[in-house]
Amino acid sequence: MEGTRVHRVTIAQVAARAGVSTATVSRALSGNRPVSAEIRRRVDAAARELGYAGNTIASALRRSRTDTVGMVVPSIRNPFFTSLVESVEHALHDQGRQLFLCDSRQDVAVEAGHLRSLAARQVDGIIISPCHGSGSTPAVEATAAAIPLVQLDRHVAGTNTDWVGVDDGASMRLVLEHLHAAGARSAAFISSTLTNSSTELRLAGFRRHAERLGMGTRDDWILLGEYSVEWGRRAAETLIAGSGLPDAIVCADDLIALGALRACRDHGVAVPADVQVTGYDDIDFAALCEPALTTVSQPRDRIAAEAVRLLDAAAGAGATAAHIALAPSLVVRQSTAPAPATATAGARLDVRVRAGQPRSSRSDEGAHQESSSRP
Amino acid sequence: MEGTRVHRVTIAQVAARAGVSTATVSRALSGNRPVSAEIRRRVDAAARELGYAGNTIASALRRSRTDTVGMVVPSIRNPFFTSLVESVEHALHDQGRQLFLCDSRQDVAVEAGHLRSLAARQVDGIIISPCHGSGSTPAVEATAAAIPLVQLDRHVAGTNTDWVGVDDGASMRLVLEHLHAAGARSAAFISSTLTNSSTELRLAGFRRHAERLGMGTRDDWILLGEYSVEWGRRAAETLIAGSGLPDAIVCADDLIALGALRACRDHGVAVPADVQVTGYDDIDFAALCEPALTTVSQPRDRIAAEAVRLLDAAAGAGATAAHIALAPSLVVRQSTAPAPATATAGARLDVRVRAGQPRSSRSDEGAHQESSSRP
DNA sequence: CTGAAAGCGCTAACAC
DNA sequence: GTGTTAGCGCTTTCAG
Repeated sequence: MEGTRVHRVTIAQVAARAGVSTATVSRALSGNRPVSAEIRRRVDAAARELGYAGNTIASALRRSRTDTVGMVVPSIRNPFFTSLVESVEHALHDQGRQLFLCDSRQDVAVEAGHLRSLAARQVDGIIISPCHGSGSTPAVEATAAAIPLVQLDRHVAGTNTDWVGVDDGASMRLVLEHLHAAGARSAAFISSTLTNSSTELRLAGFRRHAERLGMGTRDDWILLGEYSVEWGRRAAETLIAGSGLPDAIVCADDLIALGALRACRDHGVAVPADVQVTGYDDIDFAALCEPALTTVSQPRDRIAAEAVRLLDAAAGAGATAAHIALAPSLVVRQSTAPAPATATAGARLDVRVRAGQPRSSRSDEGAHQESSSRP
Repeated sequence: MEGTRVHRVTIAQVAARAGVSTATVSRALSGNRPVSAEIRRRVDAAARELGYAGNTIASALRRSRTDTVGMVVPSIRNPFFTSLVESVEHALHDQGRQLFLCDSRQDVAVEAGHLRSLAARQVDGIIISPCHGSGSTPAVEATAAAIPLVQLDRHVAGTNTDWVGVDDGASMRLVLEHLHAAGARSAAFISSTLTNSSTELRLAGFRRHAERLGMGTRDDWILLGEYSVEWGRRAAETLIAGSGLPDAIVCADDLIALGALRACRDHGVAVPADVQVTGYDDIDFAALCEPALTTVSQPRDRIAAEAVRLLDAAAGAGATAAHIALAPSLVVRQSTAPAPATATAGARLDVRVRAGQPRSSRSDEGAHQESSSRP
């Protein structure tokens, strides 16, 4: 309609029209301080008539607060991070804040650039899933010194920032106990190279619980590549081509597991009859593939909510950081044999197993252990 | 390390340290105006020593330019929009701009709120895939009057803003000609209810080309619900339960197609032997499902690039808007029978068919028709 | 090439 | 409750 782009209307024009001062307009519109009903009416009317839209930039400069949060993820397109982004966006929206989304593309330099930009933009906080366990450290550390920052899912070595994620050790316990109950006595593990914390913790958990349950593993059954379908396929093919197949293939994320399922199908290996397969993350397609994937589900909305909460809590932070490890749960589908006890649970229905209370003093044996040093 | 959050360092402190004026510091750091080498050195050193980080907010207020763009999508989690977001983020990153990501959650009111916020934040432009063909009109229209705005993929009725997407008519031509060549003589269509432009155009294209090719359709073979796996499954079950199955099921997006594939598998209907199935969007999982899905691929990076380009072009816009319909291509996989000509193309390799030049005067018969009224 | 100074639009003291 | 005023940190005329 309006062909020409009109100059933005300012608070001063509204003030003039309403016959009050700019301060009064600010107060009336923001609702921060009391204003007489009569004046509020006049200001509202004037604002509406002029099509006043406000200028958050000016407001932000004055208040030194932008009501924005930056989020940096290794790959927007990885369905797990997509879900996390969605959850964070929703949590922020509920608070009237907006989200700067940054994709670091698994590149430490890109990531560092994003962190710098976000800091310069005066975001109120940053939520990051760092792309590398050590390479990301300098940038994360420098940024955290200036701005509230919480790490999500993964965290870098040598920093002391807030973190929220899932208890990877407990996840591995759920997975391996389930496989063991389903009859598996040996297992392989396909993951990414150990460039970040959760990848390391998942492998450590796999090793410990496999040993504890007496499930056999072999060095050449630990395959480390990257979080992708293609790697999962290649790694599983390596297993299939090797000497002897394990009873189960435990994958460090669902993409890898999907690749493994494909390799099995392509090579006539029956899942779960010949080999059981598990994933991690419970992405949407885990329920859709054939066979549907048994996988670890992370409480994404809670992770996001905690992260957002920590951002604000961090304002008055001391030296200690909060580490919040939430309880994972296991979603049992058709890629694993059902345990005897749950065998009657119905054909296509997902069976959900939740991590219980801590069973030992090892920090990652029990789930939902929140070692928060701050309220 | 640094336990306390230090007050941000300003240009004035850098100026003091370097022994120059703030104006000079600004010029040296931004590189906008020439500065003597000696002074540049001193300023750079001072900035580095103090850890100067800049304040984009202050800069933005002064320059009335934020180097940010807002993007609003109906659902972040829909893999097609996720891809679009990724492409846009990358395109913006190349320009040194950052992205506000907003999820309208298919809700016109939420969407309108996002548009208002973005406008108040003084974003340089907005890229939106409106959630409703008519319900979104007022907000889109009002926003476009104040800020460069381009619609992506879908567009609302009654506005005159820039738009970039794919030629839906051409897509349907590719799909139906392929199915026809593969022997299909009748087809059903599963889509979302007609609440937006591209949904309407896909149905119109389906109808026209089916008729042109002499492929049979029936009223109860046109099933309209929503873009989801679940709807695709239910709709396909309705078809299977009905009297007589069509030779092909054409789906308006890949999620629907995945649901349809599942329904077929669950009911013992062989794909593509009993019925051929096609999708739309070429999401990642289209290549992974069983059978892999023949689908329409949209040039997402180009769509994003054009959108970003239009945002800037729009600055000097007149009354007319650009409508850019890019050429889709068809990715042929295992959910359709190969056409005789391409039957030798190899087992698992995807075959790609690109929309050619316009073949008739109908605007959507030929693809890659760019009716841009602006350079 | 450099400095002084105005001011982007808004909010928070501070008066009244 | 309301007005006056200073100033957030930066960029940009305008002089020199």
